[in-house]
Amino acid sequence: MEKESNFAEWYIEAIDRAGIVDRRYPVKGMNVWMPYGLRLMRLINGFMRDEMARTGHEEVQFPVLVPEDQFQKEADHIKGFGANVYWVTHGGLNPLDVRLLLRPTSEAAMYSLYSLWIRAHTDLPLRLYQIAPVFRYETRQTRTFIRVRELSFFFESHTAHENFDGAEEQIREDLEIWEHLARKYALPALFNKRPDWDKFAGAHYTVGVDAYVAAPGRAMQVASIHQYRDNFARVYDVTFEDRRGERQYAHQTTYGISERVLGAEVAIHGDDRGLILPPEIAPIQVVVIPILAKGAKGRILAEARAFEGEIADKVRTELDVREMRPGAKFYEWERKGVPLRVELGLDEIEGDHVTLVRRDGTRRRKVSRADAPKRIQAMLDRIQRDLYRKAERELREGIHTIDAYGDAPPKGIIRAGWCGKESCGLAMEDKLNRGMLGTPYFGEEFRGRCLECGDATDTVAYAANSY
RNA sequence: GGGGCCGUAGGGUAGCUUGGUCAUCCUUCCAGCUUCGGGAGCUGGAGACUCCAGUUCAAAUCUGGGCGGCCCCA
Repeated sequence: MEKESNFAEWYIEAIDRAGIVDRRYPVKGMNVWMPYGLRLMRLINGFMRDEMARTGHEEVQFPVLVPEDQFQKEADHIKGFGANVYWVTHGGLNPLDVRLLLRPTSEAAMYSLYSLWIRAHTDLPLRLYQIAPVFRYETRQTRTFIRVRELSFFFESHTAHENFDGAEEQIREDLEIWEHLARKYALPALFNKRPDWDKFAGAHYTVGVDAYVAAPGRAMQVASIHQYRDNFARVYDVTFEDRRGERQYAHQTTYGISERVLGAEVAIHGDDRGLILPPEIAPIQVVVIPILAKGAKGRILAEARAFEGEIADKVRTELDVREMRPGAKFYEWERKGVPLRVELGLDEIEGDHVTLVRRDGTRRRKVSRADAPKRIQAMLDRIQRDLYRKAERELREGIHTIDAYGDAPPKGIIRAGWCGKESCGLAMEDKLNRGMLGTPYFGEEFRGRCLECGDATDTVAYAANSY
């Protein structure tokens, strides 16, 4: 299993061997979440819920089915999603008068209710989110977690504000939320304002949150944020009475994240032995493996149980008492990405210590039995930080600033001047053989020339192949 | 949208060109014994030719179609 030489195959194999999803479900692009994978996603989603709670959003749950007439209201939106929706055309044997579709995203489902819920400026801002499945009939090749037909865990936050600035403020908060999540997920990323030709269907503008997968040298969008202005409010009639008693359209934003995050975890942190999970999202943070020896089985087991019991209230643990040789267990837990392993056998008992092994390293270290619980927590914190830093370094080193096409390396993210003209941007995409990620949302100091036309510009653009 | 390729056990595969004995090997799974500091061993057992039709004495193998999957180009 070699990540560097054959990334695509490695990725699939790493997922299969970790037991996250079963890909054999007989519908293309739809996977079955197995217990370990579900625990992982619940931890990942838990941090989104924490962030939503911290920032005062509330959770809701809308139906999966959307009536066709609701969906048809926003022209650009249909253009973007029309070819990718699953239709429900019959109720039993009878054709439906109004066809229903499985939501590919929930604007159409939610905004008809938003127009009822929002009456006056006192109802704003309205900030709701849900984590629920959405369906997209993808015609391109599907890829587990990255491009699927059923997104099992689609986080989507939909906010409504009194005016454009209110929505802008929301977007800044969304990006700050990502910074928090990024620490938990160990997924540093760039915030790129997408070029107009690549924005979300119906949006005023889109910000992509782009992580970087070093092995294939490709970007991976792990979150998207959209400024709708009043585009959707006008078609779904989301209006309110302002302070002066005048009717106004609400300004809206959305924030979307999915199990792609898990795809990024696998792709970015994994190695030839399998997954490496950041401790924050690891269903099992510490696995305790007793090394049984003839004649001392009972004693070793009792000791391992006692030790696990001591740390179990502080970290998520698993005591592996199965009838397997230790080596086989090591490999298995490594495949599953468990960040820290404790080995406990006769050696440890006699020396009054335990042996700790980090998943993201190879060194074994002996730690005194008394200090071990505290040391374990410190090591988990350390692993979390180290994984973030490693990904951050890979991202930084993956960016190549160039001022001539000839300088573009075969892999990685390109950073270059862009005058902002669409014709130049498209030409750059073509000649770089990369998609435009866009321009940094918060801007960057830059003085240079447009890579295509040579005009002086103070704007940089990023381009990369992406997932 | 256009073109190409492929469906053999839970996973990975050989066999297919040139039809012919009990469909190969690895892994996995089950039972027992045994072993336990990096994928142990022994014995026994379980498990597959994508579906339909055709050609033929005989089809995993040839032909056609369905279904499913993969890749490349636009």
